[in-house]
This record gives sequence, structure tokens and C-alpha cells, in this order.
Amino acid sequence: MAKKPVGRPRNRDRDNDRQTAIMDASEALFAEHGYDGVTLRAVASAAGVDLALISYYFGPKQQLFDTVFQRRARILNEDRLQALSTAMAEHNPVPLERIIETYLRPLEMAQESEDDGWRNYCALLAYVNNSSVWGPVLMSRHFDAPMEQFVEALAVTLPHAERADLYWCYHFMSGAMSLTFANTGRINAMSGGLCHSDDFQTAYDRMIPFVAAGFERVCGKRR
Amino acid sequence: MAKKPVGRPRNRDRDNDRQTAIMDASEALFAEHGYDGVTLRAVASAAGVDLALISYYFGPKQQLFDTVFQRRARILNEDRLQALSTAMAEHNPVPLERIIETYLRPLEMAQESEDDGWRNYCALLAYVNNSSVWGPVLMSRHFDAPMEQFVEALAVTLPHAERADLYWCYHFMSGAMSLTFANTGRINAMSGGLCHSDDFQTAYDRMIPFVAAGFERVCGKRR
DNA sequence: GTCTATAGCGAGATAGAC
DNA sequence: GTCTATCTCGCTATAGAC
Repeated sequence: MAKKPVGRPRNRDRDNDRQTAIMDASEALFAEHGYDGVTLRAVASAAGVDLALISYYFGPKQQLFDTVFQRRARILNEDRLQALSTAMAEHNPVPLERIIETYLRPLEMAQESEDDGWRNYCALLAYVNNSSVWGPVLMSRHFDAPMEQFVEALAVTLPHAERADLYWCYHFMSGAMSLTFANTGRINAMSGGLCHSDDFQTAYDRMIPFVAAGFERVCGKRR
Repeated sequence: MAKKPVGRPRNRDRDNDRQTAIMDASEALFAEHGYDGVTLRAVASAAGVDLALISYYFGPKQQLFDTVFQRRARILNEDRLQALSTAMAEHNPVPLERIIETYLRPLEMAQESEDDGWRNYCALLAYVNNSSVWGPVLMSRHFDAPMEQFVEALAVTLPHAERADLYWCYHFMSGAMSLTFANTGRINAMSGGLCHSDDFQTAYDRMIPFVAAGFERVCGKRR
């Protein structure tokens, strides 16, 4: 059963090829079927790797999930914080739309990259973010610190905002973002083919003003 | 193992008690753990019902899932369409915020009701909506028709809007709504206790202007 | 490091007694 | 209608050969 070769094209560095293959395959499968919908056998088969190797490298299934989730969270956070500090060097306070862009554009670039993995990761994020089992644990662990800096910047730009309102609006943004990047294809059906869920450019060009306008109305004026 | 009595308090009509108990238990468990994270044994135990009865009444697992998802979708759609036609009888065109309310308030009332089932159902909606396996199938099957009427009303109120932009904004709204009602508790942690994910009143009072402002900016003016 | 083989368990589904 | 008992399958994880 466990066939050896070409599970998928691989153009990696060759050192630790197998680990990377396992993580990539897990990422794609977890994103589509959730934690419980994926068997280690399916991962092994998709990665073109022996079943026992997964436990050998990553320990139990949960730990594999954590590792996969963590891998790109770090990169994403770095990109976002980098973009934010660039924006802050150029303006003070940073214009509202610019802050939102700082947060959303790194995801757009990730999704548009040639690496399929980022598209899978975005769907995984949607799964984790909406899960009451994983969300409070993994999202908080990996995304709360950068989120706080983002909210700080918003508070400077929107000086009359109540702190709680900033969190609510951030939450709405997070939900809109998750569903859009989950890339379920539903908007294709819904719109009768007018919109395409992988038309990231269009999605972001609308999401940014949508979210900015929402923040402005809810947080912009003294209440 | 399969204990007979009191799985949970039951104050139902008594006819078809068991079916209802099974559906309620499934709803809660599917909402929390997703389709694959739930075993029929867990459902049976939570419902205080014998394992074999589930298959007897509902057929295979998938069919149980469909049935549970469908049950409240109908009620929700009726409530929304009722609210929309009331609004249309009072105004022409219907003000933007009023249309959004038409869509969101039925969910708020559901979530605030004394029936725990609605809160579970909202979390289930979030799961299905963000899943690329279930989303395109179940969401389309049960929610596309009412969605179309909703978009129609928006098109009247926002006459310069491109049709595609209306769908994108609807999609953002759907995502914001899903995450908020998924009720994962993450906003509690994120805000350091300032916000509570089950404070539905506050959530809706902010979501409605947030979404309305987004629609206005993206769809309000000639492009 | 890698793979074979398997232990140990729990899943979905159903046949058949009551 | 209800429940017991069980079939068959596939799961995670690991021990031990290479």
C-alpha cells in the first residue's frame, strides 16, 4: 500500500525533505477536513512517506497539528509587524486604511504566492479561528501579541474610541477575513459565477475599505 | 454503558421525545467538535438514548447531520423574510441599516432566547460556513434563496452598486457574523475580559453599523 | 533513520431477540 | 419500537527488525 515515490512535485532544499512533506500534506488536509477528519494514514499517503515516520518526527497527532499551525503563524506575524512599523515610520498617526492594509496585505501576498501552502494555511486559520476547541488556545497563543500592537495603532488613529469597541471591530474584521480566505468556493455559487473566491485582488480591494468604514463609524466619534 | 435515564432536563411535548433529544444532542456536539469529531456513541450518551436508535430514526450519520442543519435553517429563513417584508411595507426603498437589521436581528433574538439550541446552532453555522466540505453544499442549499431576496433589497437601496460588490460585501458580513456567533470565547481572552462573546446585545449593536458603513463605502457611490 | 507488523481500541452499522 | 450483541473496518501508536 505505502507507495514510495512522487506524492507531489517537490522543489525543496532536500535537507529534511520528509518533515516538510509531512507538514505540507498535513496543512492541506487539516485545512480541508479539520483535525478529526484527517488520519495519519492519509497524511502519510499524501506526503509519500511511511506512516511510522510521522510519529517519529512529530510525536502524537496533536503535536503535529500544533507544529503545522505554528510554522506560518510566525512568518505572518513578522510580515505584519514589519509592515506596521514601516507605516508608523512614515506617518503619525497612521491613517486608518493604512493600518488595515498593514494587517490584510501580507495575507493577500501569501495567498497570491506560487506556494500552495499559504492558501491551505489560510483555510486552516479559518477553521481554527471559528472552532471553540482550537480557537481560544491556538489563536491566543500565536496571534494575541501582534494583535495588541495593531489595536494600539488603531487607538492612536481613533482617539475617541472605546477600547472595547476596537476589540469588537477587530473581531468583525477577523471574521470577514477568515471566511474570505477559507476559500470555500461558496461565493462562486452564491453570485452565480460573478465572483470567484480565489480572486484575491478583488476581495482585498473591497475588504479594506469595507473594514475601514466600519471602524470609522463605530469607533470614529465620541460616543 | 448505555445508561437509560436523565441525560439532561427535558421539557418537550413528549411525542417524538427521543428524536428531538437526539437532534439537540447532535446539534450541540457537531457545533463544538465538527462532523468528524463526534461519534454516534457520544450522541447517544448525551441524548440518553440507545445507540441503535439513532440509525433507526435518522439513517446514516451524514443524514443526521443534514437533518440537524436543516431544522433551524427553515425557521431562521422564515423569520428573516418576514422581517424583510415588514420593512418593505413600511419603506421604499428600505434604509440600509434597516435591511442589515432584518438579517441580523433574528439571529440575535435566537441567541438570546432561553433555548440553548439556538446558541449551538449558531456555532454550527459558523462551522459549516467556513468549511470547504460542507459550506458550498449546505449553505447553498438552505440559504441561497433568501440571500437572493436580501441582495435584491440592497440593490434597490444602493442603486449605483455593482452586483458583484454586493455579493462581496454580503460575504464579509456573513464572515463577521459567523465568527461572532461561533461564540468561541476568544474575544474574552483577546480583550483581557473587556468584551464577552455572549454579550449578544453589544455585539449586534456594533455589528449593524459596522456592516452598514462597509456596504455604504463599497457600494454606495458610482465607481 | 526507516519500515514491517501488530497491539489495542473504538468507530459505524445492523441482525435479530424482545 | 427498543435494545443487546456483534461484525467489520480503520484508527493511533509503538516495538523491534533492518
